Amino acid sequence: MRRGRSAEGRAEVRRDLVTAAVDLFTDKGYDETTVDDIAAAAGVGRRTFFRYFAGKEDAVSPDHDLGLARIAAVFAEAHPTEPLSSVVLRAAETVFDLYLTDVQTARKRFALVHRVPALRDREAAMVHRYRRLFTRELSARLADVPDGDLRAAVTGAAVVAAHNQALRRWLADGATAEGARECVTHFRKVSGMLPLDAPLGLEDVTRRLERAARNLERLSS
Amino acid sequence: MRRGRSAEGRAEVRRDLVTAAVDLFTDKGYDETTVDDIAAAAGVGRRTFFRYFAGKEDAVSPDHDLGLARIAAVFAEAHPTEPLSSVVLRAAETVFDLYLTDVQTARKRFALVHRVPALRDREAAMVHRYRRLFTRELSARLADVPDGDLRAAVTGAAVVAAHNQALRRWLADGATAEGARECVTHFRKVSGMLPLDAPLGLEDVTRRLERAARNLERLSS
DNA sequence: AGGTTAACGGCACTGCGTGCCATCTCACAA
DNA sequence: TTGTGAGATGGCACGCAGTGCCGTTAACCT
Repeated sequence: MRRGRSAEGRAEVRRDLVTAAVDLFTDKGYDETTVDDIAAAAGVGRRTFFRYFAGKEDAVSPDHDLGLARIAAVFAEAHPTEPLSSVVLRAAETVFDLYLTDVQTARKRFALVHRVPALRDREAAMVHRYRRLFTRELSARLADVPDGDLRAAVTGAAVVAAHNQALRRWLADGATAEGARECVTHFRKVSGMLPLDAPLGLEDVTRRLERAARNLERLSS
Repeated sequence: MRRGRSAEGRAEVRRDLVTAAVDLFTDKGYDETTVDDIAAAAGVGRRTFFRYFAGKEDAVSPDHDLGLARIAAVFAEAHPTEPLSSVVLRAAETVFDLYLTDVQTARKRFALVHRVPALRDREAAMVHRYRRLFTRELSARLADVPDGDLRAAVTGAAVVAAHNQALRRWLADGATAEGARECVTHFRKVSGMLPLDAPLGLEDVTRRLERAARNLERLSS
């Protein structure tokens, strides 16, 4: 074979497969494109395709694992005294960069995902994972707040929904480079809609302060 | 054949297929169960299975179309002057009955859906449809409110998330009959977390009143 | 009784996803 | 330089999902 164990070779094959899949799906349709077509267009065997992607649907939007990792990193490295709404906003905004850079690719993927039912469902499953990650991290940090699990679920869903809505609006408005800043600004308006610190009693505040102090102590040890 | 065009016969076959699928999935596993097994256990041919369900995953939880129809009906029949938060709550609560009645079935489905990845993704796609329906209905009713689309997206996601969180909590707490009332009560707490009427200026209020008057006039004609 | 309609079952076909194995290339060591 | 092990590949074959097609059968209608 022409490639050994080179990591650059793997990334190159992966990119070729993604572009071939997106082009073929856009050109002749999703159902009319077989995995053999994608592999042949990328110059590899059919068996190799399934070594890079778990299924035909995964050839589009292969960056979701990176987005999930970034969110988890923001939560893991956040200072214990930083307000939750700030952490949540920062975590969600790290995902924007995955879309706002390759504008052409983002537009093609968006059109594909929202035309093909199989890709729509796949995207929904991915959004579900984002929501679950947010909810889990928030739930752990709202353990001693009344209805913490409910607030975590609502906040996670709200943040993910606002993120997708801002992205959708940006794409519908032409996906310009200067629109990217306004996209993030628009998304940040969600911070006023989150049920995080609004109706807390005095004892809740003291509990949260004590918890923050414990976290701070644990972190500095 | 033993069944003609009888509607009762169709519903009976459908129930047999669902119970056979759930039992087989629970017993020998999802991947280890073929559609042939389900059809044979229900006493019908393999081809007939695909006349009742679009795929193997749809044999579990076949009531989602009914839930979507109920939500759409609540929105369609709501009085134009009813507050949006009230309509949203009522719409979501109509879906609870789909789960709170058959407790045993709900428990089995829950365990299955959250164990099998394919069924999890299918459920996520269904939740996505619920969220889209809520968001669409809300977006049309928040057209003349600042950031109406964002509020609609956040509210739809929050309501669906709270619904699922309440249902999950109820199932985790044993899924008792008396717990059903508390499940709905718990869900209703989401009404205080929705960005619907909170920060509205005077001109927004007058706009909404004018819109309600227009809707009322259109409805009475 | 004869015709119509709708559901069913069987058959064959395409394509996805996977296990298995032989082959090739690169890296590293003797 | 040559051998060796590990990673990557491609081909082959298999099971199964989903679909189109068609003959058959049972219920309904006139």
